[in-house]
Amino acid sequence: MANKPDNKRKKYRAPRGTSDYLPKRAAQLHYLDSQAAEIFERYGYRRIITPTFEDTDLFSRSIGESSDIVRKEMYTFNDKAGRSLTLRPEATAPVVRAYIEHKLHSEIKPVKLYYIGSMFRYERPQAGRYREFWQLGVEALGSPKPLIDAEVIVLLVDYLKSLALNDLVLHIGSMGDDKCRLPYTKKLRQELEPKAEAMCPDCQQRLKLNPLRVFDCKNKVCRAIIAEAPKITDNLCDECANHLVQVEKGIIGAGIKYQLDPTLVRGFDYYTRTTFEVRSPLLGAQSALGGGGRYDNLIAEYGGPATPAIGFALGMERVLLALEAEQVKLDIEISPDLFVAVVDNTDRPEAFRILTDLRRYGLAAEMDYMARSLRSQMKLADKLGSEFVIILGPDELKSGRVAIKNMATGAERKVSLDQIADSIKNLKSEPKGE
RNA sequence: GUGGUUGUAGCUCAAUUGGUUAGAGCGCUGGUCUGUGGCACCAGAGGCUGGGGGUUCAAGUCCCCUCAGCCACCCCA
Repeated sequence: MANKPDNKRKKYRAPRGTSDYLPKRAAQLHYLDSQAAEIFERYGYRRIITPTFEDTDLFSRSIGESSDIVRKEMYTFNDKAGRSLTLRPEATAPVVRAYIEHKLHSEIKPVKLYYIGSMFRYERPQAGRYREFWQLGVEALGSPKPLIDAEVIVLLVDYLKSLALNDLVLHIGSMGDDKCRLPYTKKLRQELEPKAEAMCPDCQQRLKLNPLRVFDCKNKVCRAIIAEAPKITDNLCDECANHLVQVEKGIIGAGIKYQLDPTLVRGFDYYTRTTFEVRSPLLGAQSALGGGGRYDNLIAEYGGPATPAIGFALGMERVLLALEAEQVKLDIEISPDLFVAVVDNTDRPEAFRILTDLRRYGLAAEMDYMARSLRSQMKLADKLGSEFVIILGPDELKSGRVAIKNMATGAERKVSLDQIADSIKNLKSEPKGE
């Protein structure tokens, strides 16, 4: 870390895996948010905001010590009092913490919450995977019934469809519960251990740490072996099997297509029963737009009252990538209603007064602050996409009547200065001729 | 964390076997049009070729290191 005696200034860049959301992209993100707010609230979910960082062990306990997120991807730091804190890698644990801390179990159940925020994982970045990324998600706490699973899944799909995304594949699976998962895991391990030597090093590791993950492997040899292995969906206890059937019925009733996926394994240890994931086939390696599942034991494990729950999280950047891949244009450009142009530089203060009145009246209005010629002001108004331009010159200011030009048609009409705002509003409500 | 690949104006890309002041289109600013936009034409601004070191008479071109993006693995949103 030798400091060079340089006279050049260091060029600062956004840290690896992070990015600036310039106005265009920020507007897209905001659109995803406002659209989500509308639909999620229609489904009865209310927004919750939790801190960006939490006690480190909140995450290590919930996500699972064996997961990569806990083992190597957390942004962990000590504060000045020596507390170990971690930038949240996901939001379910914080929401559950808040649920318990504020005794939300005393509210009407299920307690339905949604959140938006940036999450942090120290991973090697690539398209669709960043170190700081935005998630949108919901949690429904309190109901063990399969119909709430269906609601959460339908909500996820409906939201994505509302953005005009079409190329989506919904995968549904089950992780079983305490009764059936452990016996199944044992069975799977027994089945695979004799063949372990033929499998890839990753899978050998998985067999020890978390056997279910072998289903994620992309290695050909492993896949062949795994194809023969028992599937969890064939080894569920009666209750879990029935739960899964009921969830499927709910989804079918909502008219949503899905794929039953016995190999769907989700990364967090806290999942029980229903798991699901929505993928875009257009996206490459990071194809999961959103996913989630049921977590019936997590709240009790944190010392809260036994509370079944289910939720999903959705990656906003991935949604943006999918929209791009499907060539969906988010038409969210903002443009002024009118532009105030001046002929003489000396009239700019007067123009500014009029501009401010118009803005206070509720119109989106702009003027030039670069001392441009009238001609250049017109060009600027055009580029900004302004619907109307009013031109203030010596004549207009003397007579008190200004020209209002419709930029689409080129038509101009004279209006008295104190009626500009009303005139614009009237003109805007006129049907537009093509 | 592993392997691969790329890095030239704001953006998309050029630059003969290493060879003089690194170009184009789009965008930006202004003008032709001195009180009127879109089109056209003209002009201008804008680069220590991601950063550092090395080889060479000479490096955007070759070598090493580093940073960053991308592709895949791992994992996940």
